[in-house]
Amino acid sequence: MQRELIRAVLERQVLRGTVRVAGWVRTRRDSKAGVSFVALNDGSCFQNLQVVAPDNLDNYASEVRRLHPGCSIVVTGELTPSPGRGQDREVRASQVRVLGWADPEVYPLGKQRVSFERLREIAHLRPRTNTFGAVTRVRNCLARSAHRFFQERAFYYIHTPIITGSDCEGAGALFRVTTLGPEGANPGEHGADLYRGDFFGRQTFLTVSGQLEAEAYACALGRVYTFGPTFRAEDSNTRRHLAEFWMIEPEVAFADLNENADLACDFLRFLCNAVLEECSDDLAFFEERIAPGVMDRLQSVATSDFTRMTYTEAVDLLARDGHRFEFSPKYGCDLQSEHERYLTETACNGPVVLTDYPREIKPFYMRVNEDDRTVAAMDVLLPGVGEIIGGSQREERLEMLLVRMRETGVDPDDYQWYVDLRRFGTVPHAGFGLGFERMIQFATGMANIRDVIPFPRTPRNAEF
RNA sequence: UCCGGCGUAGCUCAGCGGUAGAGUAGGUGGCUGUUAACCACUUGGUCGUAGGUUCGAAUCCUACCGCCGGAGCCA
Repeated sequence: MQRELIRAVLERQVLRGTVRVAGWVRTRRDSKAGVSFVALNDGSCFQNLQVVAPDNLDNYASEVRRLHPGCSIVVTGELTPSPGRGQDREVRASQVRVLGWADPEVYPLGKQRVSFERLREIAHLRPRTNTFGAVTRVRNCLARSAHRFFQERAFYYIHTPIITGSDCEGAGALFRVTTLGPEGANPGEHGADLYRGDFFGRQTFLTVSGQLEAEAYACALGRVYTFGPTFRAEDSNTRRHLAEFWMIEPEVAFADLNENADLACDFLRFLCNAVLEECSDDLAFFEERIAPGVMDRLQSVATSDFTRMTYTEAVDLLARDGHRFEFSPKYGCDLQSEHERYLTETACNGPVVLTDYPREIKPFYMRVNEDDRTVAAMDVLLPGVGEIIGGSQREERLEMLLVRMRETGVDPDDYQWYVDLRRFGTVPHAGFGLGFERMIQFATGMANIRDVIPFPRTPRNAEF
C-alpha cells in the first residue's frame, strides 16, 4: 500500500478509507478505555496526525505502550472523524510497525521545552522540533520564491565560483584554500613564490561574493542572479552573522541605481507575500510562540512603500531629531547599528532604502555620482534585522574605475578581467546582495541567525 | 577582537561562605477518548576545568575553556 504524506491526509475532504502514514512520534498518551493516542509528524506540514492505537493490536503491550518521542513508525488504518477536541480527524490503526526506537533515557527531545542554545548542540536532531520544522519549510519557501521571482522576470540563474583568486574585494577577511602543508597557512614574505607550487598555482580563497563574476555575465546576458554560499572569516559573534551563509545577488545591465532599488523593493515584497500565502500554518506558530507581531511586519513590508532617502538626508535627520545616540551621527562615517535601527524602527517605522554614500567609505566598484563626492550605493534596512540588502550601480567608466582602484588601494593588475568589462562594450549596470538567512530571520522572527540555517558555522563552531 | 553576563540532576533553574534543592523529563502504580493530561511514590549531581584564600568554597579571588547578549565588521 502506498504511503501518504500527513499533509495530504490532513487535506483530504472525505474522512474515510484506509491510509498508510510514516513518521516520528511526538507524544503518546494512554487511555484505560483500551487505546493509546500517538501524535505523529512526518515533516510534510506543521500539524501532527493523531493515531489511535487500540489494545487489540498484537504488539500493543510489547511495542505501542513503549513508544516515546522520537520513535519512527509506519501506521496503517482507517481515516475517521475524531470525536475528541483538538483535531477533526484521526487514523484508527490496524497495524503499527516500529522502524526505530528512541530510548527516552538518552533521547534529548521530549515533551519539555528545550532552549535554542541547547538545540544548537544537537543540530542533527533539532529539525524534529516544531520550531525547526517550521523554519525549514519557510526557508524552502523563500528559496523557491526567490528563484520564481527572477525566473518570471527573465533573469538567468548562474553559478559563480566558490573558490576565488580575488583577495581584496573589500568584504572582510577570507578563508584560505590550499593543499600545501602547515607553511601554506602562514606564507610570510615569500607568499607569491610559495603559492606558485600550490594546487592552483596561486593564492586562492573561499568567495565572499559572486558579484564581480556576475557582472561579467550581466554584461553579456543582461539579467542574471546567483544564489549560493558565501564565506567570511571575520571573528564576528553576533546574532546576525555567520562564517558561512547564503546570498542572492542579481545583476542587471542597462540599469541605474533607481531601477536597482525598485528591483530590491519588489523582490522583498514578493518574498513576504509568498511566505504569507504559502506558509500560513508555520507563520501562525511563529506569531503565537516565537515572535508576536511577525505577521504584521511581513504584511507591512508586503504592501507598504519603502521610505527612500540619501545618506546625507539620513545623517541630517539623525542629527536634527535630537535623539541621544552613543555615537553621534557624522557625515563621512559609516552609520552605526543604533542609527540604522533608529531609522527603520523609529523614524520611519518600516523598511528604508538609503542611497548615495560618501565615496571614501565605499569600495572601488561603486559608481561615482555627478557631485563627485558620493557613490551610487544603496542599503535596504528592515526593522528587527537591520541591513538586509547592500548594492550599488557599478562604475562602468574605465577611467573612473581606475581612479577609484587607486584611491582604494586596489591593484588593477589583479582585476584585469574585471577592467576588461569596461574596456569592451561597457554598459551601465547595477545589482545587490540579499543575505538569505537575514531574510529568513525577518520572515520567522527568529532572533538568532544560527537558528535559521541547518548547520551553522561560526567562530569555533563547525560541528556536524 | 573588545565590553558585559552566564556555566549546579537528561532539560529549565533556585541556592551565593557551613558540606545540594525545586519544577520538568525518565521509571513504577492509579485514573482518564486522551491532547502542555492528572494523582502518588521513585531513580538521578566529584555544582565547566585548574589553581588560590579560608577551620570550611557551588558560594570569594585568578587563569583558562565554552555559551549568550551588545559593539566592531558586514549580508
